Amino acid sequence: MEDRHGPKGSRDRHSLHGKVYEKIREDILNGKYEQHTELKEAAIGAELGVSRTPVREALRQLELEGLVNMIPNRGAFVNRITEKDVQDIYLIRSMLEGQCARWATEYITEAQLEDLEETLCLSEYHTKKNHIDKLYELDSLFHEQLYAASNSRILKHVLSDFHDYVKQVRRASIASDGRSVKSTEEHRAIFEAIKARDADRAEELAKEHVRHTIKCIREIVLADEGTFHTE
Amino acid sequence: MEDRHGPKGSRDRHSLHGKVYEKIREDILNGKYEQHTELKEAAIGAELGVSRTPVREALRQLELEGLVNMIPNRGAFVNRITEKDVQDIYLIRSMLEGQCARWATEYITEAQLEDLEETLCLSEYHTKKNHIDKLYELDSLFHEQLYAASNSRILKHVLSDFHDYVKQVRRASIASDGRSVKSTEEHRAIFEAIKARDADRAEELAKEHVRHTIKCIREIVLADEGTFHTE
DNA sequence: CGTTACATAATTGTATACAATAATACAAAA
DNA sequence: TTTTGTATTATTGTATACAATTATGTAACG
Repeated sequence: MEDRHGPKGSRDRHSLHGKVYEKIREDILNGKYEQHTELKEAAIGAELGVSRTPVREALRQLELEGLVNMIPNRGAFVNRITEKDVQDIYLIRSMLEGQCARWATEYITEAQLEDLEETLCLSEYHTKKNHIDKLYELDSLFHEQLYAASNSRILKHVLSDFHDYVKQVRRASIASDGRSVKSTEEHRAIFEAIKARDADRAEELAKEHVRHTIKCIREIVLADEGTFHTE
Repeated sequence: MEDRHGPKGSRDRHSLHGKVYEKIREDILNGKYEQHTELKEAAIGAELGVSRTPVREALRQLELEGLVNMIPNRGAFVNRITEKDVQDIYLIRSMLEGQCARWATEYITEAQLEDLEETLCLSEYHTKKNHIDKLYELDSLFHEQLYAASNSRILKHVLSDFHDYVKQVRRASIASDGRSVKSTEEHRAIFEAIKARDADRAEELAKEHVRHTIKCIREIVLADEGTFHTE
């Protein structure tokens, strides 16, 4: 229920195929599968109480977006988002989120501005209360709202997917000390720039926002490596 | 057979589902369908001599990439690439192709360099001969080879799709007077920068290359509007 | 002991069957 | 004529059945 604002969030949750797709996708993105885990149609169908047909449709979609590798007559295998993927995504996002903010400045409607401000207001409230889960949700929502405001289905499509793909890292980032405060402040600044119709500033702030997140993540990863991996 | 270098070019052409996917995708991207054309599973299956099952799998994939709109219990409808989509894609590409060239400079192997040079050599030959179809193929190949050299499956995925989505415009661009010569020269320049391991220059040249294509397309569109549309 | 051959089982690929939903046609009523 | 209710048809959603391919186990053979 957490991701009701995600890109595929409002997708046909009502069809069996949709449920299977969501389930497997979330499980992959949440790291519940090891890399190259085989996804057997019958097993998944049995677990979720559906036949192979909707499972196959879901697997085909996951294959298209690269989260699953399907080898003809052999099977479907999990293809997780790697560390390098995350790095690549963030670097690409630093460019695309900038462009998104620029376009949003041009196209955003009054209604969308108010929706954004409401999200922001809530974010500021939950930042004070340090409600991490809520903040993660609101961070997702803020960015999704920006994507929608860009008025570019192409950009929105790419950024929404990327946003999903790095969800684990985003969670860690928001939970890390002090980042949520900074992040919310940056969101506020981006919003103000867009509201003031300052496209250059909005773009630069959005890019900076992603860069700061990258920096935050780098530190987390380094700390983690020191803690766990000793190879 | 034209697109054997495309992103989905080497995909499971052998499975029925794969053939259906390729067929419908190409038909949509080549403009053979009107916007919002309904794609009935039974009809497509009958036409291609397959059952509804592989057709549905194909439609689900097309839905995921946004080329088809599926309304629950209603049907599947064509969602073409619009003029705005093309503009958005080119602007995004001008950033991403730059980054791609940068990464390629870092990661490209000697073998890949040689493959690129061979493509370039062929391009230069067919430019002299003015073989438009061949040049289109080689342009696709050159860019695909760059995507592969970037060593980023994330970037490659996005750029390959975008490259497909604007294929009609790319065709027109290459066919337009003088553009193929310029384009091949720009490819050569990008290649030389990468070979010289000059990432800054490679990035700038790749960005410029896309920007020049944009300019070329703008002129074509303007000419077209003057010729046909009088609204 | 390792290797190959073959039978068996497991799994995917595709087709068909059935169920659920939506579109259509047509008749009855206002 | 317009509207509404209903039967019919068409279409999608899902399950199942069958075919094709691949994995597995085992016995014969070197």
